[in-house]
Amino acid sequence: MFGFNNISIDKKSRFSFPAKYRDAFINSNENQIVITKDPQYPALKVYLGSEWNQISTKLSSLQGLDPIVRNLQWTILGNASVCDFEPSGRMQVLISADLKKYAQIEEANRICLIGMGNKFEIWNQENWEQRQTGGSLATEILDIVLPESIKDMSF
Amino acid sequence: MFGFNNISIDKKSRFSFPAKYRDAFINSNENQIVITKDPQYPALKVYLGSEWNQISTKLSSLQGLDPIVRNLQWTILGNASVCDFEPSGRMQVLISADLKKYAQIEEANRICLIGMGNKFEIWNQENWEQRQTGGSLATEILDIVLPESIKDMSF
DNA sequence: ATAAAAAAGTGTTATAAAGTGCGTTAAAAG
DNA sequence: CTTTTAACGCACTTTATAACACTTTTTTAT
Repeated sequence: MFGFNNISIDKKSRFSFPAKYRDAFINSNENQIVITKDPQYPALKVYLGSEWNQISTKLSSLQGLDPIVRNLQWTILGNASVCDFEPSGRMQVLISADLKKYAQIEEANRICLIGMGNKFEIWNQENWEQRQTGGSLATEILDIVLPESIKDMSF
Repeated sequence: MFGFNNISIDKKSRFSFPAKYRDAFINSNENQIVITKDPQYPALKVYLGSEWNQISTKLSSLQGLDPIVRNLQWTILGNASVCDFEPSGRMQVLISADLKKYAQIEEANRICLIGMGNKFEIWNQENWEQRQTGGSLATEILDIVLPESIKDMSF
């Protein structure tokens, strides 16, 4: 599941996955989608249910006394929104007002949905373009020094 | 699969691979083609499905907290377009509007398809000629310092 | 506490745009 | 001259999106 998609988001804050991903969803037997905050950028991460189970299990088992770990737990686990998902249907997903705000897509009627293999990212179009052309974003967090416990994790 | 080809691209943004490559496609049992952005030049990379699986698996497993790695993941994975492909048929492939724009072939009705062995490149004709005669291109990215993790990868 | 009103969420349909398949013609190769 | 390949055009199919209607939940006022 790869590639860039500029898609619409309706008045009720729903978007549909492009039809080209349907077979992949059906084959991997997904019936849940999880949306949460990206810990570094003003963007959202979209996980398949199975992938989310692994990541969330691992992340929640880590020692929360490390402040960076604790922050990641808050950001990723504490903002996750689990949606029922029908691969054979319209593949529609609702984005909460909080998450829209975080990704700066409150007003937008289009978003960028970027397929990164086993997950997707959702970006505000201007932010995405600026990021791709080497610009930096006001809210991005670059100076994280990762504790050993999460160096082998990828979110 | 080598060599230079100047081929047409139709109104619906499709091109066909030259017939001389048919046997090679059939022999390597390919039924997918992946097109994505070249990370350095305003050009496109065209991978065979099997080759793409290796590259994408490896690239997505790298630690995305390194900004150069993250950018490569965005560029290569986040812009990949996977196309079903029938070597015994017309060997036609669609290029998305985004990729056409990146390679500066939005208006063109001909493109340059260059066979590089196990992959192809797609160029705007003027860019290709300028590059071959030693000229530089406005948008090319020359100053990347690669992190260790990707020094052994070739895209 | 209850009823009314507003907001949020879900589902359906219609239509324009995008993508696909295939036959025909033109050009090139043998 | 015959065969193969490339390019074009057209018809059909699928997809994306906006508009609308309905249901559920939340808020407000009495």
